[in-house]
Amino acid sequence: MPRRPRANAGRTGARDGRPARPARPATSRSTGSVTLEDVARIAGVSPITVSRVVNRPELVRAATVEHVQRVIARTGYVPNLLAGGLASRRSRIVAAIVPTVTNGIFVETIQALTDRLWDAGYHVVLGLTGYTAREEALVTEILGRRPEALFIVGVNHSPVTRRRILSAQIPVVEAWDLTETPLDMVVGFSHEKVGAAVAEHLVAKGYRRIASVWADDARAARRRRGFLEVLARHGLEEVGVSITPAPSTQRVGRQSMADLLSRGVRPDAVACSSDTFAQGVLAEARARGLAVPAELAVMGFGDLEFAADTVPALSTVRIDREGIGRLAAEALLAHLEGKPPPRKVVDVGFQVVDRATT
Amino acid sequence: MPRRPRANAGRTGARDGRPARPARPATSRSTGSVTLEDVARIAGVSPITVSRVVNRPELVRAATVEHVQRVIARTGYVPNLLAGGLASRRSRIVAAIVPTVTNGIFVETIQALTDRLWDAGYHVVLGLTGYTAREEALVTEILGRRPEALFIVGVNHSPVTRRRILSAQIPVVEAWDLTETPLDMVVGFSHEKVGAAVAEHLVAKGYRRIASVWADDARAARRRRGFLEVLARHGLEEVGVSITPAPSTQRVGRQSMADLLSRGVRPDAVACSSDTFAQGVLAEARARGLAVPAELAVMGFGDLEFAADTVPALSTVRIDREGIGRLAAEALLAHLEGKPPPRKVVDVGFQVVDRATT
DNA sequence: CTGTTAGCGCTTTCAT
DNA sequence: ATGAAAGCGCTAACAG
Repeated sequence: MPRRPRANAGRTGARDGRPARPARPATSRSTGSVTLEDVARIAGVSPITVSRVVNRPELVRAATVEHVQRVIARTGYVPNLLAGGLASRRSRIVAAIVPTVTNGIFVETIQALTDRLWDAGYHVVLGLTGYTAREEALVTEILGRRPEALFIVGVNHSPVTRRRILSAQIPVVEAWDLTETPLDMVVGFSHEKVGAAVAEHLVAKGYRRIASVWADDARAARRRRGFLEVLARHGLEEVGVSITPAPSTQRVGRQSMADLLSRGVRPDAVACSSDTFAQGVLAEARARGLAVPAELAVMGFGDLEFAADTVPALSTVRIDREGIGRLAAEALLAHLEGKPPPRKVVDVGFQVVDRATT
Repeated sequence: MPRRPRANAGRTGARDGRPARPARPATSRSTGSVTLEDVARIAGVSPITVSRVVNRPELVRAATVEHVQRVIARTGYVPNLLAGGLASRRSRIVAAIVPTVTNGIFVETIQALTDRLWDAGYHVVLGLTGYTAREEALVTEILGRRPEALFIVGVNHSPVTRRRILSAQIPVVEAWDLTETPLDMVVGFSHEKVGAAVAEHLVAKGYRRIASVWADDARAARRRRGFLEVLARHGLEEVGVSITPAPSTQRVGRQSMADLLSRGVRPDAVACSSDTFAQGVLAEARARGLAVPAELAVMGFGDLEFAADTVPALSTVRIDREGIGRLAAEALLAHLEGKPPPRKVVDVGFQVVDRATT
């Protein structure tokens, strides 16, 4: 390909000596980073053509596309998505608001969501609330990025948060729970039912002296409610309970169990608000020489990977964590692409996994 | 406070009947979302004053601040960070590029990074490469958001990626590894040394028939190199090895162990590239009735929480995962605030945790 | 298929 | 302490 000695050499339909481009302020001040306009000038086309080559190449003649792309490659041009988003009102951002990533329970969900949305051309901006009251500030900040959609764990939001989210007018998925009053779409499961199922399971197995160990978070509390209701229905009540501030760690779980025992509680089964806690309980049981499940049955929640083969005595509740992320992504994308999503509310359910007998 | 009947009633230093504001195109078209200009008009001040109230209230008279804030609250104004970022060239975004969140090894790092940066007013945009060749595209896309800093796991980047990152001219932390040729700053540890330490440890314990189980990723390969070197120095070689594609799962780890055994390999110790693999190996050992560590020692890597109390026979290598995130955040922030960070390269080291004898 | 014009919503710079 | 003007880098909408 011949060198093009001057910018506008025989392309772009320039009919005569008309100057190639409005010639921007001579010296390139500012960031130093290559702009679309730089590329346009060097390629001898208009800025909008470069824009099209980047975003909608099918609208541009193949030869032009190729030529411009060459210039892009040579200059190392990286489109400024801030500017693009502002102009087009399409940020290509999806916000995801999640309590934490460290307890492992949400990571497959995040990964699935991120992967699926990335494939569709969206970036996920993660907001971590840390189980605290940070949600409100976080939501506001993150909505400032003008995300095109929002994924949020939980269904209990402050009035201010609800209002802010609603006024953003974007598709929303509330996940990991169910509600009668969704902001928009919901992908989750019933925590009351989980709690109830755990209690039913233990009672059906013949346990009667049931204790429990919980983290103090809203969804765990709802599981506990379901749990207690079922116990009551069977004429039982907890023989002991420990509730500690989130987040759950194995250490705290173990300590909780130790506390129960030192208080004289002698359960034949312990239900825990997480697998992490359950592991702590198992550790304490082992330390005390309690056979599991012969002398003490332990149930967790979440079915994290470690809960499987290596801890064969730990029963738990399996959630399709990856599925929640995938379904949420699909619901959001459907909305974004104008197709109304098939269902507003998806109950992904759960599954009690009994490893005490298998 | 008295109602203000008209926009510019006696504030903003208007000296005469000068019209309050250039009156934007009458009807508010577009997004529907409240803009800074809307707030300004309602509050009877100029847009820049609203901007200052939001970003630098100390430059504005207290009464004005209060008044404008009231209007902001009433209208539910959420500043458009895309526009702000474009105008100010300060996106307040930090990009974090990480292989995955699902294997648990990086989550504390991400959490610490995110927490620390959030407190300093930055959002973290997470890019998940998935251990694939997606890094290049990811880096380009994410640099399009004009992050003010970059956190990236690993030190081996393609030339294109290196060039792109460098031309972004922002502070960079490469993490989770060390290198002689950093892009900018480094917070990590030596994988060769980890591998060497694992081998030394096993040899010192008297093991001689050492097998290993690895995921096929670049850093694991470097650990293996260190591992093999030390074995060789002691006149040993692996009695069996399994290398499988990332990501690591317990199932694959277990299968790898089963394969080794069925190939007739009879190790007295197995080194694994991750705790997850190690757990799979433990599960298979248990299934075969092999006492751990009496008949078979197992070493993992990472010291994930599950590796602790509940799996007392699993030795491992502890990394200060949270510390890496925190140190990286601090290094980036120091750079962003103009203070040169104390050190360009931080070796956080590691710690061999022996649970076979404790 | 390509270009022109006019902003997107905010902040900078320089006045006042 | 507050404001006016001029963009940031890009794309929508319309021409041609």
